[in-house]
Amino acid sequence: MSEYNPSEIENSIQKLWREEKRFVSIPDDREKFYCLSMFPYPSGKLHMGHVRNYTIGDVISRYKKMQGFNVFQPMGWDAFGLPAENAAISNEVSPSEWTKENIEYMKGQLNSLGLGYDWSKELRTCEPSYYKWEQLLFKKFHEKGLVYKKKALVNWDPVDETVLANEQVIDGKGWRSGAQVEIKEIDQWFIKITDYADELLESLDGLDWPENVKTMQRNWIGRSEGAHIKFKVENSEDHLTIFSTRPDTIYGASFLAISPQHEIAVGLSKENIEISDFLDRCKEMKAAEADMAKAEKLGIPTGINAIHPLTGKRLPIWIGNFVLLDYGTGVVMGVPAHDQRDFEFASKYNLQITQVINKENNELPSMDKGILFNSDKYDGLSSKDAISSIIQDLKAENLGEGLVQFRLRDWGVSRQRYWGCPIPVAYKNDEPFLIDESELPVKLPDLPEGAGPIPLSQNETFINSKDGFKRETDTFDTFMGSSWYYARFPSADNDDEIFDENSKYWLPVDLYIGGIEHAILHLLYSRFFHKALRDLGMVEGNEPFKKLLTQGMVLKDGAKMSKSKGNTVDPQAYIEKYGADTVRLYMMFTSPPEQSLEWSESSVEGSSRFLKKLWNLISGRKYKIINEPNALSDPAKELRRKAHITLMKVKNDYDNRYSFNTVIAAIMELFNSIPDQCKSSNASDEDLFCLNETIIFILKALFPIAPHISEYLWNEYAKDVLQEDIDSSWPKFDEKLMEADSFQLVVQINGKVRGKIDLSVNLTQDEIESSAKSIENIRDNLEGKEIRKVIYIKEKIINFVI
RNA sequence: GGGGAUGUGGUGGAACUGGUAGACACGCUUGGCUUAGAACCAAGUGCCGCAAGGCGUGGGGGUUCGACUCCCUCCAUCCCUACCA
Repeated sequence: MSEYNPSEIENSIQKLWREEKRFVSIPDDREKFYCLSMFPYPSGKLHMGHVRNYTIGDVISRYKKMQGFNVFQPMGWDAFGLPAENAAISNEVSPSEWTKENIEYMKGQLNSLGLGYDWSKELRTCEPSYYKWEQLLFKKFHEKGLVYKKKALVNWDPVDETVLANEQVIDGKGWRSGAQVEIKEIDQWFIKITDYADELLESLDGLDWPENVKTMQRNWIGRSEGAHIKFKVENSEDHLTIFSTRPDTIYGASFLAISPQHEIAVGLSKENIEISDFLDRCKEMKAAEADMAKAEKLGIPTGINAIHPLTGKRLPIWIGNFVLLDYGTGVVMGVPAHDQRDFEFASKYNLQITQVINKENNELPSMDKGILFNSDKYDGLSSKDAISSIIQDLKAENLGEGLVQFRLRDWGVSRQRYWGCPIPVAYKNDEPFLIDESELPVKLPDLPEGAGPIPLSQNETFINSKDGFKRETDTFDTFMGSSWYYARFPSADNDDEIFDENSKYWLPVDLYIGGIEHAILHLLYSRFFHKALRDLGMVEGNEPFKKLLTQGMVLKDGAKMSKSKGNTVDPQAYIEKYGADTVRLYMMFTSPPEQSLEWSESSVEGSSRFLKKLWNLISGRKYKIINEPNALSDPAKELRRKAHITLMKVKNDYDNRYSFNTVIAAIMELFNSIPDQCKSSNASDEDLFCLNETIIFILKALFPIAPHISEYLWNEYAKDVLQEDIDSSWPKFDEKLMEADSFQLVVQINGKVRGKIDLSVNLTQDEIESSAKSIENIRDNLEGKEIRKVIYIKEKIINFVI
């Protein structure tokens, strides 16, 4: 017997997989299983979160293959993004060089972990062979009316004269220049995700996703029913339209508040210096989003009044820094008695507070619905009835209507960055034209040798296109690249078609695995893309990801591992020291996939220890063919029982729970329970038969998690005898073998454990009851007491209630 | 402010459908092996108590013969999001 040498076995097994092209998947008659893990951003090297994510995906893929599925598990790179530009500046390499080097290194790491990817379908979002299709999709979305241009706000660094991403704004200042960031309004491209708001919400119901993720998406989409209500502006023909979810509180309205960006506010600022100052202050605050939570609600009166549509009373119109222009109508009716924010605002500026709901309640503000008062002819109605009759009455006067409002907003996809996919548009006389399909891709120009990444807007040769056209210089949000890659993977090696027969065969993704932090944006964008692609006739089905598994974070000392906290652990050192199998086993053993995982050095040691023990038992042994014996010794029989019970439990945990930690615990327990007489060199054939079976079960059950050692030992031990590869099948358990002759009965008095007794399974309930009563401690406790009730749970518990 | 989660030994966690709380592992203690250490092997290890026994799943309350599990309430921690009318 040799010593367990992980790097040697792992190299030889990985070589075998490469030579066999083990993980190249092609359509066939088996049921398909498309297992996708969220592709990484090539930041340099893998972090522990990647290791965890990809191990989970690989475990499930390998298990599914053993269950007879045709499995497809691809991998690629979310390769555009800001870090490449930053690295380019500090390391003086081009973003493209930097990205490519990182990909090569990280790919090596993924392979050293033994992850079974079909590299023949690898894709990189930064390559023209990928993004030309992205540009085509944008064009098709445009033809469908899903794309438009409008002005939107960006963070502007006045010193560096550049647009900043949100994460580049620190405390309202540019991260590099330290200058106060300004808000600038520029033209940007938007995608009408809101066209699909209803469907994105409704089709969540049928998805096999974690409830918490579905809830988060529902809340993000934020459907709310309410009404538009028109308020006449005093001494004017104009109206202001507000949106409210509580028309029943309209008699409590004591002011209107408009957004600082509302046209009336902007108009007034031109003549009124105070208002103009106020708007400037609001702009400064917009930059420092993090502070906004604590920010005070501020307002300034416009001096204009509105007329209440039902009472005819005059209400002052204020400008409020808390009113958003792009939600609802940019105008709010202030009902201080029944809205927290309005209450604070009214208290601060001494505006009237009129209660109109639930007379007997005197704690304000109160958001509860209830019975109206102070509301004229609607007095006594419930909120629900009042809402419908008020809307009805307003509608009759053409002063309002009920409608549904979504919180979800359209998706701004323009980024003023170099390292991204160029937006395929050119302008003539400021008129945008989508680039013709035959001219795609619009390639991202290379940077001059040694130059930093300059935005396309400063690249004259790129801008000036033929026939006097000027190119769009913005690039796409990187979420664009990651929103449809799942559909491209099966066709990644096809340069002529975006989605070919392979995509049709493999889609939808059967299981998608990734971090919970993507629960909203990425998943929502992908779901939107799938629906839009469906409506373009390019994919089938309504949803891209049938099932979703969200993994928890990897923590160190109770906090998320991150570069900024300086508590990262480099997986590479552990792969080299202990081997991939140990790292994988540790990752899967330490906590279930959905929970956070606390990294602990010493526990890694424990995983390695188990693999060594496994090696020491099996290495050098050979499977011996023995006919199923008629009779077994008690220890061998017990081992066999345990082996079959374990196999059933393990299968259930793999299939229904993804709780690999309990899979491993059960395997360890089975391993620890192998009696010495079965392991000894002079074991009988009967004992060896049970040992054989147990080893087969353990290797098969462990293979998805620690594939190298399992396959290596399998090949030594059983492959030639059984004529079978380890990953080609899954053993069957026999429920008959799980039956036991006796069981342990727990005896309780009033629900407290007072004794235990081993009993034969063949006893009647009366016999069980009297056996229980015969236990000394039970007899003493029951002495002279009246038993009021006996509860018996079969082969588990008997409880005497006295 | 809104939303989502979590809380069990010294530690990571188990208990899947309301039925023996602490499986499995780490750590620790003791012993063996060793010149010594590492590794390995054996035994022990929730807390209090010499013991009998009592207590124990964030706190308090409730339902139940029986609660980590269900209900109410409070507290703490983490994540996401940012004034959504």
